[in-house]
Amino acid sequence: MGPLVEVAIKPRMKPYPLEGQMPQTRKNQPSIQDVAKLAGVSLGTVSNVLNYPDRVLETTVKKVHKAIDQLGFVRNDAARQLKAGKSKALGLVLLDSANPFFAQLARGAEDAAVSEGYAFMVANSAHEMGRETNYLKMFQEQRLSGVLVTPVDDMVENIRQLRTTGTQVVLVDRKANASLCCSVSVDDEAGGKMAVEHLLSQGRKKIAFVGGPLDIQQVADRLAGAKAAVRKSAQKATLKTYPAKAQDVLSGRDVGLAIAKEPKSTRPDAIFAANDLLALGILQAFMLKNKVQVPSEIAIIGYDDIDFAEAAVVSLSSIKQPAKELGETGLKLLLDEIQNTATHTHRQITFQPSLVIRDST
Amino acid sequence: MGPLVEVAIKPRMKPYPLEGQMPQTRKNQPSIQDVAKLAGVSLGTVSNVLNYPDRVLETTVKKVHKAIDQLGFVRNDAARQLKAGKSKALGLVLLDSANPFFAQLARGAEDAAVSEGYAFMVANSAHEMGRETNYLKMFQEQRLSGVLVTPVDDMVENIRQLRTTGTQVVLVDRKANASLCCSVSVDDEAGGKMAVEHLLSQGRKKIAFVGGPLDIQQVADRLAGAKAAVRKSAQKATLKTYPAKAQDVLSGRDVGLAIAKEPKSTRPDAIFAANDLLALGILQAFMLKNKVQVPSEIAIIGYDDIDFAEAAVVSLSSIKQPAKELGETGLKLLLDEIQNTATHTHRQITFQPSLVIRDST
DNA sequence: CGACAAAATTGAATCGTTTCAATAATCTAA
DNA sequence: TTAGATTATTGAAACGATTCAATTTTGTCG
Repeated sequence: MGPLVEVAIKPRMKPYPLEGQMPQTRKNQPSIQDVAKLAGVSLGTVSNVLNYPDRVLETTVKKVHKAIDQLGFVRNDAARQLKAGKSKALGLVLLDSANPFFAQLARGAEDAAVSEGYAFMVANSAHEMGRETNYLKMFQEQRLSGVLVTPVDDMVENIRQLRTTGTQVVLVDRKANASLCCSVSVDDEAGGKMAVEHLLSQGRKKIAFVGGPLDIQQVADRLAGAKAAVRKSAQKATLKTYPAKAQDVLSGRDVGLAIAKEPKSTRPDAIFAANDLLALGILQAFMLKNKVQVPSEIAIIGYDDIDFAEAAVVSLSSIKQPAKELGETGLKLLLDEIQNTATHTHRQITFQPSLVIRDST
Repeated sequence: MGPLVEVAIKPRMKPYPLEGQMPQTRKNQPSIQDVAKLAGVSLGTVSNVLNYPDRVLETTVKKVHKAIDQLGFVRNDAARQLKAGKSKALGLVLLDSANPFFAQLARGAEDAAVSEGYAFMVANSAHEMGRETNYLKMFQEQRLSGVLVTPVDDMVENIRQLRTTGTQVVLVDRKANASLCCSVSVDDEAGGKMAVEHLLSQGRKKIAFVGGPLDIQQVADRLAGAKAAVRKSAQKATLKTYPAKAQDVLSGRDVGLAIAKEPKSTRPDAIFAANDLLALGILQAFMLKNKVQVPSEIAIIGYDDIDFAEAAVVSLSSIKQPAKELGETGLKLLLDEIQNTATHTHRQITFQPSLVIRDST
């Protein structure tokens, strides 16, 4: 007898886990092939039934659909995309999904995308560059046809990068360089000016600007507009900036509490908040123990005119931005760039904001 | 000379458009093959660098990365998914993305998903079954590992369908049948009871329930709770239902205007609104010309305790739901089902709501 | 009925990854 | 120095759809 050879199955030390990770991966999911076999046609015909049914005989269509139902076949989008090289989907990266202004904007874009037959996905950068980059990369790996971005940073590099795979980009709520890409924005400087001019016209002198980090472009622009208004005014008005940690109700409340504590003689008599969330937070702080009367002691104006501004303790004056239109228009520009890439030229559309006066001023 | 054969290129009447639609489809995008060639290694090695770098020699890793940068290679997720059979992504279908309660819920789920290394996509059914179905189908075609759903309908059929491709489902903000799937919800009946008991304890007798279509489960449950509270009360209290067109501020305003018009003798002295948006709308209507005093003439309590409830004209009492936790917990259940499919058993987690008393009651 | 055109169907080739058995290169210890 | 173990690399096969040139079937008209 020959030598006894022991054959042992040597296990890999580190198995390739990508498939292993997903335990119950149904490897027996029906494919177009299975449908074809069951229906007694070729796989090309099944594909045609799915994509170009009018090229296939009525009776064949029926046979195929019957087989599809019987097997519970669901088209695998990955395979389809792989062949197509692109996915018929669009994306949106939002600065802050918890802010109703952005939620409205998203809704406008989504409706437009869906009505054009595109899938639409929303991601939230939460003002963090890292998250923005990650989501854009993810969208690019998925070869989305295009993305709308309310950018955290200047996007120059991101846009170049996205273009390499043919993923088009449109900036929303931020004006782009004409040569760079399309954009839809609102004139924030005009809005800021409008807000402060309104406060000045009410006879206020000591204006406070409450705004998140100044490296947020929108905040900087609104501040610039505010400064311009003060500078231009005949009266001897002053502008003081109160930085807020973030652009939300909580941060507004903090700033509001701080302002309420200041001696009446030195504290501002009017506040321009960089957005309505901050303004509502300030309002809450002022109301907390009825410390500060609005608008008699201090007037407040916000920005965005979200639905809740009207229902506030003291209904909130605000600078209205056309949120839904921003999203809708951005999406239209994006589609033009995708569908007519050859003839497309970049456009920068700027909406004008408008003043909404309520009880807080 | 032979016969002159005229060869004409006969154009297809209807070209296969899937690729044609996308004009500039960069067919010359670098693939893993190109990277391999440039780096002077095999394509398997490039794949390993991308997925299992510690199996590859340090120097090789560097060579490959250099080639990747040089070519601007971006991994094609469609191909990867096709091979893997599943995508490492999770989805969420929301009832109403414009409602801050759902926005919070989404944020909780998103954060949890991202921290576990999953991509996350949000879709908005806007209470429409058609949209819900479409998005679920899209998610299924993309072979997402799992989806969270705040369902429009009963989902029984949808869940069965999603399971066929191994896409797991967890219901959020709606209790599931124990045998059906996991769910995370809030006890809406308890919440409704809590709200009305509070109103009764303030001596109110003529309670109104304002709520969207009754086929919304949450609305129905809250109403049931309200009815129970009235029935149980010793006092002679009544409950009248005012249907609202939708669950938003605008619909609330409509109902509010209608109620304000009723003669004081017969109109309700307290309102329980099925959510805060409705309550805020009602409040707006009452304030419009100072027609109705809140709470002296009519008390109002809402549901959800969104951030804006506190900053309302009259700060709004509400039934607080743990929105973020709902999303977070739902996602954890989903992940357990995905990762431990074998040992997993469906669980129904129910949170208890809590009463937040403010000025409106 | 026959000849030709139009319509319907076929199936091999392709997209860009990951996997894994096979092979090559390197290290270890006597 | 070398057998044997370990580590690194290779590249064909597979995933499941779409495309399109080629083939078959059906329809039209003299």
